[in-house]
Amino acid sequence: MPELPEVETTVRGLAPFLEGQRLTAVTTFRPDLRRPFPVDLAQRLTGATVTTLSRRAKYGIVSTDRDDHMIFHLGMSGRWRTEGGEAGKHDHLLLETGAGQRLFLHDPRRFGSVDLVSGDPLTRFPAFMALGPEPLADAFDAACLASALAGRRAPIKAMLLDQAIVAGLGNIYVCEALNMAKISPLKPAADISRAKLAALVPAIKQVLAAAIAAGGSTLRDFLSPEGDLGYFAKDWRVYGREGGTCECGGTIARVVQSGRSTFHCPKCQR
DNA sequence: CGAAAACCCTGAGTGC
DNA sequence: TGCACTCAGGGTTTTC
Repeated sequence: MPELPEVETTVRGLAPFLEGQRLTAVTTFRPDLRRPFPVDLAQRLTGATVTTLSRRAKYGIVSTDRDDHMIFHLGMSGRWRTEGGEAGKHDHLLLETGAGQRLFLHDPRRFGSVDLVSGDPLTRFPAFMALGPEPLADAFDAACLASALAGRRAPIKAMLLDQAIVAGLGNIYVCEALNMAKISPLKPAADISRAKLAALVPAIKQVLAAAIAAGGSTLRDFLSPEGDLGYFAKDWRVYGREGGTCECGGTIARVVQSGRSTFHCPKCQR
């Protein structure tokens, strides 16, 4: 389940393989993922040199010296892998570099996507225009969050999953941050006190930063023994721990909100 | 308009 | 062993 930290880890992991490298071949093994690959993807990328790897929300960006930017989303099950020279089941895209590196985009559920934009992707990629602030940026603070949540009656859990409110959180880190900040996921967003919001913002930043740090340390050189880039295991505070014990001593509960599991502690999250 | 539900997809897990 | 079924969920679209 790649959320912001997994994508950040993936981008950092891909960087040494791609930055400064010429793309000698770009191959697709099917016409689409969630949506069609750009028809001219291979033609525009082949022969280009990768300049930088970056991230916006849950999207990774591979920029080239032709001012073309390949934007990938890992969806639910996407990852990049380096092991094995040949394409296997669920490998959908292959990047080959001048150094002889082969990088496969592997995505069994195909919820991911690959797009290509010319010019600054932050202003040229439609999906980026609707995104809220990066949660780790200084601009994301209590005032910013309070303003975005003003008047919103939906549960705070749903609001934090809305990428227009804050960009990059998924189900896991929303559950974790709300537990850390002792806020009920069921509470209408606009009803949360300013003091609680002031606690929520650093909780979000801390949960994400810790996960990125764990990714970096768990995946030595960001490459797992299986050759996967960007995945790591972690012990969660509440996620996936229904019936377990919260830090406060309470019992962790699971409820379903908008068809999605929410894990929380009814005792300390109010 | 906001909010909830449907949809896409396949592997893992469960019960019989 | 195998089959039917449920669940996981990010983002987009549809419905209420």
